[in-house]
Amino acid sequence: MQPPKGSPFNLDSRRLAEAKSRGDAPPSPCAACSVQQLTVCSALANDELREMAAIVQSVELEAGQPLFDEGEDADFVYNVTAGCVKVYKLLPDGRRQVTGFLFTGDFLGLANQETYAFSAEAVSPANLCRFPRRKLEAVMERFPKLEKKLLSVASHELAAAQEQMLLLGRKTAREKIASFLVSLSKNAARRGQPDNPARVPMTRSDIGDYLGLTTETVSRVITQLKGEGIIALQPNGQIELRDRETLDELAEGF
Amino acid sequence: MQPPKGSPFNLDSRRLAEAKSRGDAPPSPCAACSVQQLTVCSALANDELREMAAIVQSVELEAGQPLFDEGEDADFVYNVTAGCVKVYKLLPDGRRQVTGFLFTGDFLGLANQETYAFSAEAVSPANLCRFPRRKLEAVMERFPKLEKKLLSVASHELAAAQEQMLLLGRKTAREKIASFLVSLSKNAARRGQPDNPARVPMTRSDIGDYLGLTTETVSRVITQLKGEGIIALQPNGQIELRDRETLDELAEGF
DNA sequence: GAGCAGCATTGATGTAGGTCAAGAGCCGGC
DNA sequence: GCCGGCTCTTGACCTACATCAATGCTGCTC
Repeated sequence: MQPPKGSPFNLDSRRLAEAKSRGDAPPSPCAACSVQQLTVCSALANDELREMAAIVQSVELEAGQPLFDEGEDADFVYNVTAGCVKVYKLLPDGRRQVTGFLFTGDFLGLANQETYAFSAEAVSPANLCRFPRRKLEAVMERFPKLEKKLLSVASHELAAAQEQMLLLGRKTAREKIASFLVSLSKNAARRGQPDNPARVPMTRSDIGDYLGLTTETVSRVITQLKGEGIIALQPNGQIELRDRETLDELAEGF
Repeated sequence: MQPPKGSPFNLDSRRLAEAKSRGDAPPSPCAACSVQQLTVCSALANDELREMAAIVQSVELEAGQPLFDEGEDADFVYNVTAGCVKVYKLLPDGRRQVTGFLFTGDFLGLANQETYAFSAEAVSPANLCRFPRRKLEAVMERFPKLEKKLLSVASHELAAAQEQMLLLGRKTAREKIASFLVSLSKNAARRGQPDNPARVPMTRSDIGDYLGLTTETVSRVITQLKGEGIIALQPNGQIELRDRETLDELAEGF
C-alpha cells in the first residue's frame, strides 16, 4: 500500500515499508515522516511518536493563505513540514513587522497566552502538522523529553530574536540585507538543503517588513550588491552568494 | 536570630520566624525569600525549594558592574532579586543593542548554547541568585514543574521579543518612547510596585540603545512630551505619566 | 563648598533611508 | 499570443533621525 499521491504528510516510503514488514499496524504517519529529524518530534522514540500521530492533523496552504491571525484563540500549534510561512505583527495603520520566516522543521505557535500574539501566513505553498494544544500538553505531561525539546527550541528562538533586535536597532540597510542572505543560506544548510544559491521565496516587501526597511530600499541595496559582484540574481528568484566573505563581514557589522 | 543586615538574599522575617517555629533547620534562604512569588521558584513547593537552596549562591553587583560577557561559558543562570540589570549585544565597532532590562523576579541566562549569546551588566545596584547550570538541570530533571515554568517564562519572553521587534522595525521615535514608558510602568505594577511615577534607573543612552535611537533623540522626545504635558520629570529621575491615555495610544501606533 | 566627571539638554547641520511616482519585467488566464 | 495584475526596479525629492558641538545640571570627592 503506497501513501496516497499528494499526501500532505511527508512520508518516507522506505520507512513505511519497514514498518509494514514489521507488521506495525496502522503505520503512523509520524513514524515514517521524512522530516521528523528536523522537528521537535525528533525528541520522541517510535512508540512515543504513535501518540503524536494520534493527535496530529495535516494542513495544506496555498501561497498567501493565512494560517491564523493575531488575537485568535491559540487552540493549535504547528510544525512546518514543507514550504515557507511568515509570522508577523501589525500596527493599526497597517505598518507590518515580520518577526520570522519558518521553513521545514520549524515549530510554530508557542504562546503562554490564550491567544496568538502574531499572525501567520503561507509565503509559498506549505504543509504543516497541526496539534491541538490541549492534547499536546497532555502528551508532554507524559514525555518530559518533548517538553525539554520545546524549551530548547524556545531558547534557540530567543537567541535568534535578540540577534534580530540587534539587526533592527543598529545595522544599516546594507548590513541588514547581507545578514538576511547569510542567514537564509545557513538555515538552508541546517536543513540539509543546498545553501548556495539561496532560495528566496518571499517578496521584496516581505523582506522589507522583516528587516525594518521599505521595498524600494531592499531593491536598491540588492541591485547595489549585484553591481559590486557580491551577489548574483538568478532567473528563478534564487540569489547566488558570490562573495561569501564580504557578505559575512557586512552581516557582522565590520 | 535576624537575617544579617545587608544579606544579599531577600529574606522575609515573618517567614523566617515561621520556619524557625516549625523547627525547620537550617531555614533555607529560598523558603523565606520575599520575592519568590515573582520568580521561577514560585513553581516549587517548600521541600523542593530546599533543593534549590542547596545549589544557590548570592551575587551582589554595583551599578555599572558587568555580570558576564557575550561569548563566555554559560555556566550559570540567574534570578534578579533586587535592582536592575541590562542585557545587550555589541557590534565590532561598538554599536550596542540593549535587548532587555531585567528587574526583581526576572530570570536570566536561558541559552541552549554553551556560551552566553549576550552580555549582562548592572544598571543600578542589584542582587541576584546564581545557579550552576548543570546542577539546576539536575534539579529540573526531578521537578518537571520547574521545567514547565521555564518554558512558560521563555514563551513570555518570546512574545515580548516580537513586540520589541515591531517597535524597533516600525515605530517612530515618539511611539518608541511612549511604548517604553508604558511598559516600564506596567512591569512595575506586575511586580506589585507603584506604577506611576515610573522609576527610570537607566541612562538616556541605555534607553536609546534599547529603542534603536541616539541619546539626543531620546532626550529631545522626552522634552517634547514634557512640553505637551503628557509626562512630567521628577527630581529623583522618576517620570510621571500624566496622560496615560495619550501614551497608550502613541505606544500602540494610533 | 570648589572642582570635577558623567549625564542631560539644546542647537545647527548632515544623511540614510523613506515617500511618491513612473516604468519594466513577469506570469497566469483566456 | 495578448491582456491584466503583480512584483520589481529606478529616479527625484523629502524628512526623521543621526551627527557634531556646546553648554548646563547633578552629585561626589576632598
